[in-house]
Amino acid sequence: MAINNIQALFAESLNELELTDKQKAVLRASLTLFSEKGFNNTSTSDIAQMAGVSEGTVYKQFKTKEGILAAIIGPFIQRVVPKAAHEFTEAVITPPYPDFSRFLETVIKNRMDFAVDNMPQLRIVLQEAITNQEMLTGLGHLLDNLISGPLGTAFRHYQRSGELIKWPLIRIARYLVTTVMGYVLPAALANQPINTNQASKEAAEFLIRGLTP
Amino acid sequence: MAINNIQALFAESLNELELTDKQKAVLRASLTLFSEKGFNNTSTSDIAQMAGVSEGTVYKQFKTKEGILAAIIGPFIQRVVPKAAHEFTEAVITPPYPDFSRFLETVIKNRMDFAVDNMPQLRIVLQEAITNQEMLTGLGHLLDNLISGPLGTAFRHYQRSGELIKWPLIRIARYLVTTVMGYVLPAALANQPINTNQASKEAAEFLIRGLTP
Amino acid sequence: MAINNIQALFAESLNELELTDKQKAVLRASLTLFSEKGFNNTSTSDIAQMAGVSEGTVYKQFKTKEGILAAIIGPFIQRVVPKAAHEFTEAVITPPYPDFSRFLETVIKNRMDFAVDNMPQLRIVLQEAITNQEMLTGLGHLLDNLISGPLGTAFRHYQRSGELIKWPLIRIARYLVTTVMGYVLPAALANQPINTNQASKEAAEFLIRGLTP
Amino acid sequence: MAINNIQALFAESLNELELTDKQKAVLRASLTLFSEKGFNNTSTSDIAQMAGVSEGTVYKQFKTKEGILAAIIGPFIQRVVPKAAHEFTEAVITPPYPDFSRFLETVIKNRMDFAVDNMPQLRIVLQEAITNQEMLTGLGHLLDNLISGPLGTAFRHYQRSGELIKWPLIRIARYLVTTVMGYVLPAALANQPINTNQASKEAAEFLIRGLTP
DNA sequence: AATGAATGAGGCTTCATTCAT
DNA sequence: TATGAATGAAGCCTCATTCAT
Repeated sequence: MAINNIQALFAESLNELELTDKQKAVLRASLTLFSEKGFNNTSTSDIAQMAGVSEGTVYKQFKTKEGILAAIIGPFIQRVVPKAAHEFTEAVITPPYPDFSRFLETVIKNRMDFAVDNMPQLRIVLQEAITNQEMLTGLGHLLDNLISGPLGTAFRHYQRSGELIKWPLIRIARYLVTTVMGYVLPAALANQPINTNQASKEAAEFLIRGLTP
Repeated sequence: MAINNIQALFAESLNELELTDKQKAVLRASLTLFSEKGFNNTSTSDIAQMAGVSEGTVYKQFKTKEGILAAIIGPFIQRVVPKAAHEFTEAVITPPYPDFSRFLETVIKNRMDFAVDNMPQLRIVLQEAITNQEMLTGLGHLLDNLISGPLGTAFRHYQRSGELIKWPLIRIARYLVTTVMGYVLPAALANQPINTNQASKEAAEFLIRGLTP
Repeated sequence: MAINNIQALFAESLNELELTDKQKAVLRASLTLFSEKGFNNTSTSDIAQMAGVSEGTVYKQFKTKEGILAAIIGPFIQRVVPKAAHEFTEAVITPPYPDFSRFLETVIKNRMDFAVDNMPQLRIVLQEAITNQEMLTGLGHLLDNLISGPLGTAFRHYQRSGELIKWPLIRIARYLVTTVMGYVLPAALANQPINTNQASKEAAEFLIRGLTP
Repeated sequence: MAINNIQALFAESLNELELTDKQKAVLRASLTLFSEKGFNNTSTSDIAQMAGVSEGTVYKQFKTKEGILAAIIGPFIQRVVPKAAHEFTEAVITPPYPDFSRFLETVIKNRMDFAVDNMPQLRIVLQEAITNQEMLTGLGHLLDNLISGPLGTAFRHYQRSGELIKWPLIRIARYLVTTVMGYVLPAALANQPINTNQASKEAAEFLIRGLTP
């Protein structure tokens, strides 16, 4: 089964960093607090307190407060997303999907579940993307990666079979991402749950209409 | 001619507050700085410096730093958006649009221009919406207002004429907003210009496909 | 009368910096504490307390702790010493000194008085010179300035008149400085007074013997 | 052969303390770091890192950071200098020196070599002497020891033979120390080498002139 | 109304030191 | 003996806010 939870992947990277339990607690607390109050509104003393740790411990592994942010977001941007893309490819592309409609629905469901499973990280990335140019650039590359990777292959496949309109892939991807975000972001911001089953069906229905020749 | 620029509306509210030139300069500087660096990363000393004003002056009219934020965002949320909605109604609904397609394209162009004209405010609202629940709630009401207002009337009109699919209005509005945001947000975040003429045509084309029965 | 007290010159530079009374108090307290306990062993809270000022005030004018050090030492290195050299030139060179012996004695007395009047600064410079390469370089230039300036002129004059041995000026200056330091440094380190009248006579007597052809 | 290197003597005292190799490494690293960056600017973590040792090990033998300083400087002040004085006596006084001039030159060369061989310790002592009263007192006693010891005997010998001026020994010693320091200190501070052969000749030449009746 | 010096709480970070393993 | 994670006090510095002029 595909790993579809950034916390799971995250845990791996933490083990690679050889973090102690307390240092993991620091990351956990930071994830929660950054997500809820924002990076700037979270003090290192807040983190230490929630992690049940001294403030010195916060700095033993992560040399600066930004270092903690990087340890949370880095895997998300650099490793998890590509890896997730890989998993998503296997799970989604490999089986012989009967048609574009089922393909789309599956992809959307997959990404919505991913988003729902990693809302804290999503919220942090959203916050930082607004003022952090570096992160913004990273996000920009994600779309490119999607298109130049297996998703692009699938899109071209369905274009040839006449099931997908012959617009530039970047435009198609934009509507796909955009529509998914239209369901995910409000939930992420309001910290509310989504029924990804229904949401993905709705989104797919709309996209099929808009993207079928 | 319809006012389609928040700065213009903004100027009115400033006059109503009887702000001196220096105090207006404070708001202008705050708008720029909050938008570029974020509220938390902007110090009142930064503001005073960019406004060419003493630090004391910053606090003469706006009792706290958050007061400045409110003076910038308040009009955006409480007055400008509804008013803009009103303007938009007049400009868009009143004339007899030949069909849903032209209507949609006009609406989208109108809102995109609005967004482009007010990117700084948009960026600020985006930032704050993530951690500020109050603002989030305000944003949530906007969609309701759109639907219960003249836009809802128009939607129902085109549904009756068979040009618009008979989904719940909230769902239709979601796709409309979402698709427009798909063009506006990346530009807002990266501080890049958009060709709203082309973008609105593209977006309308897609939405028409997706929303026509 | 020549200004022979760095605090006096210092006061000038402070006025030029338009320091408030409290900020001057910060410098005064820093001078005392740096001199007594060393730069590293003095905390900004120590300074604030001794100056009767909040810690924020310490940073209003001097952006960093090192900035305070620079404000104390800068004038010493950059302005006071050259200026003192000038004063010393006027006071010492201009009058027709009967012989090298009286000249030397006067120069030595002058510099010893200067050192005694500015022991705190001297102590600070000594401390910093050990680990601060920049300061060391500055000190190195002082000797050059002495020789290339009026003191060198005087030395050459007495060499021509046959009263001063024809060693390279740098070597002569070395012994002069060294011998004066031999009286001044122990006093500076131990914070003890010197009788500059007797000390300068003794030092001159020894130097005359060593430097007369 | 006389031991003229504090590191050699130092090694002895370390052996007496029954230090392990790692603990010796701690002392070696501390010597280097204290000398280069100063005691206050060296952290125990710096020491551990340079010594290739854990932070805990730093504290196994030397209970505090000051304990390390004491272990470095103590021998210098309490044991090494007197012992060096003894060595110096044997090496210098015992042979029948033809005259005061050769005697002086030899003494000076000897002490300059000693200083050059132990510059790190010298730098540390200089630093600490400024703020550490105890160390200052210790240094003060050194001059007394020189005079009351074999150097005083030699001085009195040459005074009786009419080769050395009949000033108080303390005054003569002052000029001797001072002149040597005039060569050694600049080199120590700038971390530059000296040609002790030439320097001692120059210094002796000057002192002979100044101290011969 | 405007100034800007002053405040002091609080933020990030370092570091000497301890202790369980 | 050696380790290194953990501590927490203290250091430097920032900043929103106040107030006398």
